[in-house]
Amino acid sequence: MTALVSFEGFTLAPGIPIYQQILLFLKRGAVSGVIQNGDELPSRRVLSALLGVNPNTVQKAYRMLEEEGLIASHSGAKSVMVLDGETLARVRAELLEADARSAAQALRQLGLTKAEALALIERYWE
Amino acid sequence: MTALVSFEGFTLAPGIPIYQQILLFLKRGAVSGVIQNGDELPSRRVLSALLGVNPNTVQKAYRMLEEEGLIASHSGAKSVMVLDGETLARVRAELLEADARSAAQALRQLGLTKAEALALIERYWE
DNA sequence: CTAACTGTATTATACATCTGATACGGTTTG
DNA sequence: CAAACCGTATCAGATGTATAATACAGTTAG
Repeated sequence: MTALVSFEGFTLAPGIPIYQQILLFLKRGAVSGVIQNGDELPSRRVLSALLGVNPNTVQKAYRMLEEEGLIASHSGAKSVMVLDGETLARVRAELLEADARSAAQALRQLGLTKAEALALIERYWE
Repeated sequence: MTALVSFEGFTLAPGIPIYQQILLFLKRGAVSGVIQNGDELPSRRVLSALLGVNPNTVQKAYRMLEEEGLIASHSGAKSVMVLDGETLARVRAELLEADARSAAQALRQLGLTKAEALALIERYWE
């Protein structure tokens, strides 16, 4: 209950905007249930120090999440995840479709058969 | 034999650098066999007009491919794909690993089981 | 041969991303 | 209460991406 959102296992990938990586990490955590409604987020300053990025970059990610309704911020207090059923269903559908579609398209364009693609995903699962 | 590389089916995705999309399209075409050794590429000007982007953007993609050894350019004449066995194997491994790994990671982070992930890929295959 | 096309290069501009430094007022905590 | 932390905001600068307008020399085709 009201746990602190952990960024353990988060690693920065080169070439992709950092604020987008933070967005994706939090959305995927919410969809998987690792992050729950009411969980507190690390402050902008703390997270930026943890990730080694600028506070403004974290602020941009948090701000966009707030505009999507996944975060509630009150000036002076820590921000909190807001995850009602409707929002969760929307984000889940958004992420599932995007990830599955892009994966299928990439592997098909490489000339793989469906069976070969499934076998490859299975091999890289762990 | 020495066919012209076709960009039919190529659509610009927002948020990803255009020169990277051109790189990926040509690499995937080469790996799948749709593009073959010796095939002529559309000129920088023609392709930029076809895609509705700036010639410099196409030039950047072609230049990077030449640095990787996948394209041969001779000032004044059309550029040509250079796809020996070794290069193809390298690019194939590079793309397969990147695509499969990122897909597996994304779907697993969403809390899906391996079976659910495979079923999802299958659903979005066509 | 000549015109049209090709690769290559340069300069300027615009926008998004990221960083760095700083500041202000609100909230929490000892 | 007071110090420490918080969210928020602003300004400047660096870099990467993309556009726009040219220019020049080499190759190709009629």
